[in-house]
Amino acid sequence: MHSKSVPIRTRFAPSPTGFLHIGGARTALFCQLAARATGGEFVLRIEDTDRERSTQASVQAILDGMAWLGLDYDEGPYYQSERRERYQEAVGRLLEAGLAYRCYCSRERLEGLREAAMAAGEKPRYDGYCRDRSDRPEGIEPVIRFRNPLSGSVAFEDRVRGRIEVENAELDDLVIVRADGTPTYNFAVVVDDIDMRINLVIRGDDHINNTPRQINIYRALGAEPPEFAHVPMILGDDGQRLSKRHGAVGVMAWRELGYLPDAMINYLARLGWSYGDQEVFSRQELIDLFRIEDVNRKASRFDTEKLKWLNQHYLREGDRDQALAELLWHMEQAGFNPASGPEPSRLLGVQAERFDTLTELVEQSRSFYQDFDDFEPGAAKKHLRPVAAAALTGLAERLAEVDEWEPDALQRAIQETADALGIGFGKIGMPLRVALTGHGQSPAINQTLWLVGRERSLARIEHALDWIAARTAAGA
RNA sequence: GGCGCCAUCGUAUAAUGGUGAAUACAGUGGGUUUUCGCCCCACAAAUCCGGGUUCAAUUCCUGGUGGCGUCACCA
Repeated sequence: MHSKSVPIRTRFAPSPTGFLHIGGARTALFCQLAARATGGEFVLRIEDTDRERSTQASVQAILDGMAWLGLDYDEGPYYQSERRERYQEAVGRLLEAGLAYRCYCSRERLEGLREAAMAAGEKPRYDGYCRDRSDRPEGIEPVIRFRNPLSGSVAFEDRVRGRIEVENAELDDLVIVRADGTPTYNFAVVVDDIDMRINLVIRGDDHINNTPRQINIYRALGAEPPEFAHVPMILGDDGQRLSKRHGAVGVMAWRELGYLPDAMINYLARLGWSYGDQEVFSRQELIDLFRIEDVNRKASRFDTEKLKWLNQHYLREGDRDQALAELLWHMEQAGFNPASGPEPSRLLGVQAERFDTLTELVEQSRSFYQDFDDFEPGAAKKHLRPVAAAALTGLAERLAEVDEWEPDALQRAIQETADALGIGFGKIGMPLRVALTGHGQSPAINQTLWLVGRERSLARIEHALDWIAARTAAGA
């Protein structure tokens, strides 16, 4: 157990321009774990200052994704769009103190500047044209820029990267308020994190380069910067940045693919973070063992194979209620009526070890809930042959007498039938399997019988016998 | 291009200034089995390259290479 004296307050601050991304989910998880480990709080804040791109649907998608994963927060969600006065107040202070200034440069001029710099092989940056300007041109809505220090450097101790230092000369005067009066990201985060008393900022390492300028803004605002921890990115299995091209990048897409929230959380936690060689962690263990400084510095690849393995583990040994709830959801998606077949918990008990995902499990359980019309050709040809007719007939008679339709009794019935006929278990098992499910793969045959149920089993055996008879008659 | 970050089996992670460099997933080969699967056993697989410090470097330093990130009135 790692105890930290100061409770940590973290925040997850997604911008609502899409669904909850896998990388974002992991960042949120790390934030939650870091906070909970110290008895601190995990805050959710929606960064919707860009009104052009933010949508309510995205906000909902992010909330849904977090809810599904069980990433509950202690405060929020706060919306930046509802905090305009706070930003205005802060800008006012900066303006008054001469730490920010209005810039009337046209986009054209800035564009020209950028091109010229690029052409000269230099870093494109604002040249400070309006930095010391005192007049106020009419008819132009100015943006407000932060007056970044010209000399010296900014350094900070990143909790996962170690010391990072950048020269102020590398930083230019960034825009903190747009012409329309809305704050830009780098300004809004700082104001928010100060107001929300965030003392550990955990975010993707694509923000490392923003940190020095944000620290300058903290100081300009007279606030002590928080601690920072930049976690590495999650790449696709090809080592490239995750994008739609990689298929499922949204968390909820993985639900549809049949994965469990706990498996996803475990996988994500273990991607970039480790505790010795341990692979499986309960939520509580995660909270107890997680330390942000144990997070790796290297970008990692998303490995579906390992997720599958964990998913099966949780399907079999994880939280029963969660697995059942997801199973029901998938059955509904697949159009099954749970009442028309075995109890879902029985299904799960028998099928969990046979599949990695719930989608496969459900798809392969169809015959327990719905009747089928045709046998899978290959399986029928191979196993529903005339020689199987005697076995099936004998079995039907024996099964009709079974008092309790449960695995052990069914197993005995099959064994006795095989013994009576003097044939091996295999000779009777496969024809029965095909008769019951229409194809050649299913749980252990007594379990299959159990799941299909008495009525259906007997009817299907009859049906198979008819099929064999027809085949024989056709001279096959 | 400037700046910044990163570098151990295919993947994710361990470990250590001295080891046979470990574990898991995936892979391969067997075994068990009434199908698939589960399970069991075994095998294969890595310290990016160069220089330095050192008795000893995968580990510390430095150069290179490669990868990634970032250079907006996006976040």
